[in-house]
Amino acid sequence: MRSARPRGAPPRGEAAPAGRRTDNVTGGRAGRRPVTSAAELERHALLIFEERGFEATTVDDVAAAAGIGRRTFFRYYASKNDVVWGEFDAHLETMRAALAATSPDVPVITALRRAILDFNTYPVAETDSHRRRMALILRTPALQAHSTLRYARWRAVVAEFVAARTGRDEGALEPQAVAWAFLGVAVAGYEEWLAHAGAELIPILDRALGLLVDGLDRSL
Amino acid sequence: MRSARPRGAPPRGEAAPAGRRTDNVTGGRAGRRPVTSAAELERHALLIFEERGFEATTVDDVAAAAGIGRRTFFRYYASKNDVVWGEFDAHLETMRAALAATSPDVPVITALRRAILDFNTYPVAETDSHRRRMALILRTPALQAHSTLRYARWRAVVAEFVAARTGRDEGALEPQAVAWAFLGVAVAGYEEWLAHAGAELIPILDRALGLLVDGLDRSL
DNA sequence: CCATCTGTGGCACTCGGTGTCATAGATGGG
DNA sequence: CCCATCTATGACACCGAGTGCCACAGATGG
Repeated sequence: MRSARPRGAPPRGEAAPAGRRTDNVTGGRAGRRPVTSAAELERHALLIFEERGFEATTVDDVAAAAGIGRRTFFRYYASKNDVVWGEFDAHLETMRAALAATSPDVPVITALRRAILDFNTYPVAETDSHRRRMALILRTPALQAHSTLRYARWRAVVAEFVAARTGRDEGALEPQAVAWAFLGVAVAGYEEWLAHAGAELIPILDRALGLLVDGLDRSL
Repeated sequence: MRSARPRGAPPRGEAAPAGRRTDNVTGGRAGRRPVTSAAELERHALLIFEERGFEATTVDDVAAAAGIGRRTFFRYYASKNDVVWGEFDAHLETMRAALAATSPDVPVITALRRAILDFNTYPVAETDSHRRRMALILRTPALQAHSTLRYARWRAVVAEFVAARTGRDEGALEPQAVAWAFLGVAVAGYEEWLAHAGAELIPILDRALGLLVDGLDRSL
């Protein structure tokens, strides 16, 4: 089932109140105010994606549900794929900062292990939505593929830290290999989490990271 | 610069000789003979991709260069992305078989290390083309993304072996984590290889795999 | 009232990918 | 030699993601 509405049909917003001269919503900035927000758009999108499936949902559908035009959708998100990633980039900056602020006394591997667990620690209230979001990403081929590009930024953060701490170039084999390896076991941890209904993410992730830290040979 | 030719314009083949009744090219099978081959198509495609860039090349361009119709292109390859992977799947089956045939005396990690090095050992005559192919894959965002789906099959082979050897389920955390980790360091190895002009792949890969095998802590 | 600024969305276009169908070209058999 | 049959080709029409362009909406301060 596809959107019946043709490309340029009339969308309809929730008719937000828009009295003249400042609803003091604007920060004093000139220009028309955005009709929606990235977060609001994401909310609508995730609902439809879960309901109909990612592939079966068109950008038209999402835009219509959010009451905006298709063209406008692409001003909030560069692609349909990008909608599902939420605050990832901002969140990643937090991890970068945390790593940078780590005491040099803490071993590299330990620091990474902690940082990664922190990065993946969400308020309990968000557990369910986090789980649903990750299920979408990890089980939709198009999103799996796209995720590589997001993961690359994550790996860059890890590699940067390893490079700084071991006096190597960020592009060198060791930092990159470590970043790849940590990414890998973390994703494997996520898959394990998703495969088991009531499971807790953090212990699983810790176990996955432990496989690396303790050495694969000793873990098998 | 894009292909100027509209969707359905006339392509032109090399006018292959086609005498009636068997050029004994056919294996006795009925039906029209294919006008080209996947390998031939790949050859044309890689040339254009390297010349103009992957993104800037349209499927029309490739089809035209190969003297076939656009529609026919998609009968040889399911997508533009798939063209660059050559014999990957067949090659992967070789690795699966090699792993399956490994003596139980060889430790899991050692067996994997050997299998992965074998998998990535190419005849010297192909070194250059292999390098160019991998550069294309690892440096083109669209192909980076798509590669995830190929790597998934690779990981499945590794995980299957680990699972069989350690008596675990293939989907369990350990086999999946090991597969992910090995994939990661291997890709890091490839990136290192590509970053250094005259470098040899196998020693670099071996070094990358060694980081995992010896334990990351001891390697930093 | 107006100049200015930002956001919106309609439109047309490109390109990857797919379903359908007529046709080309090979086969073996009568 | 013609024909039934089989496979491959390619034209065509269509869908959906993504983009450039541009007129217009709606907020601002002067």
